Amino acid sequence: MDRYNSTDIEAKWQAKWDADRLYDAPDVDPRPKYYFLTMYPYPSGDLHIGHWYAMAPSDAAARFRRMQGYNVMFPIGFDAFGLPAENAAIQHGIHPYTWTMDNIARMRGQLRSMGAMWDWSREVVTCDPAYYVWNQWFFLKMFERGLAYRALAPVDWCPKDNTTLAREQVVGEERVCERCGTPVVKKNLEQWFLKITAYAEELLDFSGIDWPERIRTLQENWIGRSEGVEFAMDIAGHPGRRFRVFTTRPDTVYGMTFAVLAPEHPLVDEITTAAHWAAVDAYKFKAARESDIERLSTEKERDGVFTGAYAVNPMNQARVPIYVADYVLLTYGTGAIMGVPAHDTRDFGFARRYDLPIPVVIAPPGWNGQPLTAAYLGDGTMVNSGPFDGLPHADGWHRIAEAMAQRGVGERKVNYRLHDWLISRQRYWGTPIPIIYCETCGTVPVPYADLPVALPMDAAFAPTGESPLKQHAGFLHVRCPRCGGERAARETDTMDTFVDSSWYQYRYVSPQDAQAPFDSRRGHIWLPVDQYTGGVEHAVLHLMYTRFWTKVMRDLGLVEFDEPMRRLFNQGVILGEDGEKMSKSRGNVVNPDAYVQAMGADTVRLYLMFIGPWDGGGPWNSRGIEGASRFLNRVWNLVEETTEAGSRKPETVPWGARQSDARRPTPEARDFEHWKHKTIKKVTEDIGTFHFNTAIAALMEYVNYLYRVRDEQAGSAAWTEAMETLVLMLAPLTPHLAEELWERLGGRYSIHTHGWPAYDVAVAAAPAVTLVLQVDGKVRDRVAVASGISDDEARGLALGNEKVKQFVSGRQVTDVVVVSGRLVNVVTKHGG
RNA sequence: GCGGAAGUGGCGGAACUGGCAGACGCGCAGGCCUCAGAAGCCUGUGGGGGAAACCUCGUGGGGGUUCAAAUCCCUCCUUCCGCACCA
Repeated sequence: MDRYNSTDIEAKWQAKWDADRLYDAPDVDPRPKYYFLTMYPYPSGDLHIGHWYAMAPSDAAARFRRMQGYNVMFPIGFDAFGLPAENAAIQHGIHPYTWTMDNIARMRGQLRSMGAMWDWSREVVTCDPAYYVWNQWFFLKMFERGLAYRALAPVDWCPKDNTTLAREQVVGEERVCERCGTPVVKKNLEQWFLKITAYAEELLDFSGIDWPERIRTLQENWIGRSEGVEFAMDIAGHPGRRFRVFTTRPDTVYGMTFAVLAPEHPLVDEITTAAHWAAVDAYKFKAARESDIERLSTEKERDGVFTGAYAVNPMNQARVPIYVADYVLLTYGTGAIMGVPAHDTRDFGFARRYDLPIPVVIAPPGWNGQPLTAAYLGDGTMVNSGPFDGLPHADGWHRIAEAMAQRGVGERKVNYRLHDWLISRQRYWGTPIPIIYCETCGTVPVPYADLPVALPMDAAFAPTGESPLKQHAGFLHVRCPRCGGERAARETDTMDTFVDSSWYQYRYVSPQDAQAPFDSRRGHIWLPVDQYTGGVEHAVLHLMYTRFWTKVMRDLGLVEFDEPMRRLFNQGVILGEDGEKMSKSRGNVVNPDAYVQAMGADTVRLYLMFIGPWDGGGPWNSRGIEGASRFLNRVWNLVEETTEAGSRKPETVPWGARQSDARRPTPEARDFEHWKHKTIKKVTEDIGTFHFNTAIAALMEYVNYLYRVRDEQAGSAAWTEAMETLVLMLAPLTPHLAEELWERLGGRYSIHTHGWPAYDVAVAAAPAVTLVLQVDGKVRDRVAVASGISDDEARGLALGNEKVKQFVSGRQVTDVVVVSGRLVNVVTKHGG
């Protein structure tokens, strides 16, 4: 008998699968299609255990679908643009292209060692001009439709990475760069934006896709829809000048005792009176200098300065002072608010500080006119609100909104927190934005015929805070494609790499296509993605952008669906053995390659899936993986020793003789079949729902059972069938081991083209059940009964049971609850 | 502050729709095998009591609903995650 040698087996089968192109997904095939996608990796140069944790279970699920009869496409590629390549280049003098391509070469090898069923013929590498030309193509399409625009705006700038960032890339309370953790600063810059806000409402609709609640909530919160009213206020002494405010509480408008403009609001300079110039200027200067951390701190007391100007409440013509305060943000709503201290916490604090009146306009239940000690935000009746007095505030909300609309001062409005997607990056290693600035013609898109705008290989990409391409004369200077004039220059910013990943799933359909981002005929076959897997860290980044991109593609007529991925599953994070996040500085990084060498890829795969629920992640345990290894050895030995050429007799097995027959009841053939079917049922259901850990537990139980009955069963036809079934069920999880054992069992190559084993529900159901007998909810006995037992029989059995009688004695039976085929609970009353 | 998720043995975790808590694995203990070790195999393993049969307590704390609660409701505590002056 051979021992299990993972190294030899894995090398052997990986080479054969590759040579046979076993996993290439044919475009034309009678089977139903299944597009299984896992997030493509960034080519950092090293495939770490986190990649394994994301990819190995995905592969198992994809293989499982394939065995179930689907034509599965499971593609792979590389997210090849981005800062690490450029930073490595700056530090080590290697060109980003070389660095990236070397890393990709290394990672291909590591990825192959996993034994996944990737279709390498569809590989996509995003830094290839044949790929990013379509980024530029999409950009031009969006530009034509007004979905890509350039604007001067206060944007987030990372001083370490020397580039602007999208709002989604600024994270945490400290507002740091998502990449490097450096606190960002605000800058006013002309930048390119994609108009994702045009799809805000649609992005809130998740109907028709099966995505985790968590992701939906995160996106909903990020989009931040709020309904309210936007209305205009006149400025006293400035005829015809007005500013608009947004409020979600129009019902409180009669309680307004001041108004506030954001310090950057364009009207501030115009309305500030001479007496207040100095104070306002100083305040604006301070607000501009303060970092976002200070400005947004909740600890900080809200402050502001009076402008000397007054606004007029359109509902009652009351004059209220206009302040400038930095708790009002230019980037949300209109950059101006009405101040209603009685019914808004922030306004309350502000009014307290500046001794502004705090009139109550929504009376809390039982309120008798006493001053408030805090803003009242709950339900109430309207008071001090002119013709609206006495209304419940919810009714007043609508009545005032209508009144404003009738008078032409305001209208209902929906506001979103979501901002347009800033895609300009002042870095080298990315897709050039295909725009030319001409002194005569202005902003001119590069003609489609001139695409791609190729990234020059000889740029000096040291980080200066300016786009490296600006220093590249050959790239920068260009004739205007419209007027032919020479006084024109290219846009030198490159695109955010999240542009690349927004549509890469489409490119896999026809990665070599030179006519279109993807071939529409093949797109009809494969799209959309049926199952997507990846980390939750992309909830409001990639996973929102790609939904946006798909909706744009739909509006461009490229696809006919609204959502890129039907189902999404987020796996958890694998932690170091100390339960902490893996990091080099902590020294708790697990190297998968070492474990692959020592125990085999199949063992690593199995252990990662067994560790716990896939969406939970959890700490790596170097002892735990030995359990997985032990199990695979047990499987190997079981199959090898009991089936080899059909010649082995059970008695020649060393430990068979040692087992005590007395404690082991001879199993019936029926029981043997039952075990097989119930295991298939469990494993089928669990792999289908990504519950790999319990699927593997069921397989372990089955193997334990098979060891128990091997002496009686080995050698029979049923036994051989059980071995085959076991190996088939392992095929998605441990593909090499399964292929090898399949061959040794005499199965036809390849097991991975074999169908998934079927089960019979009736056989899977237990032939005998344990009936639990309770008295007053406490278990007093368990009896084995036939599974079809009637409730009456069960009741009789319980009442006649000795243990039950013993606990019932001296009490009066008041009720007997029967749960069919499971449990009888005899309920008694004390006394008597 | 707002929103979300979660608290089960020494550890990772199981438990269908409310119906035997702790499957499976790790670890640990005892045993077999061995000159010895490794590996492998067998048995045991939530706490307390008991020689044992068995009894009893037990799913973060407290309360409730129910014949029956890890599961449902209320409340409190803790942890993790996200957002955070969003008008």
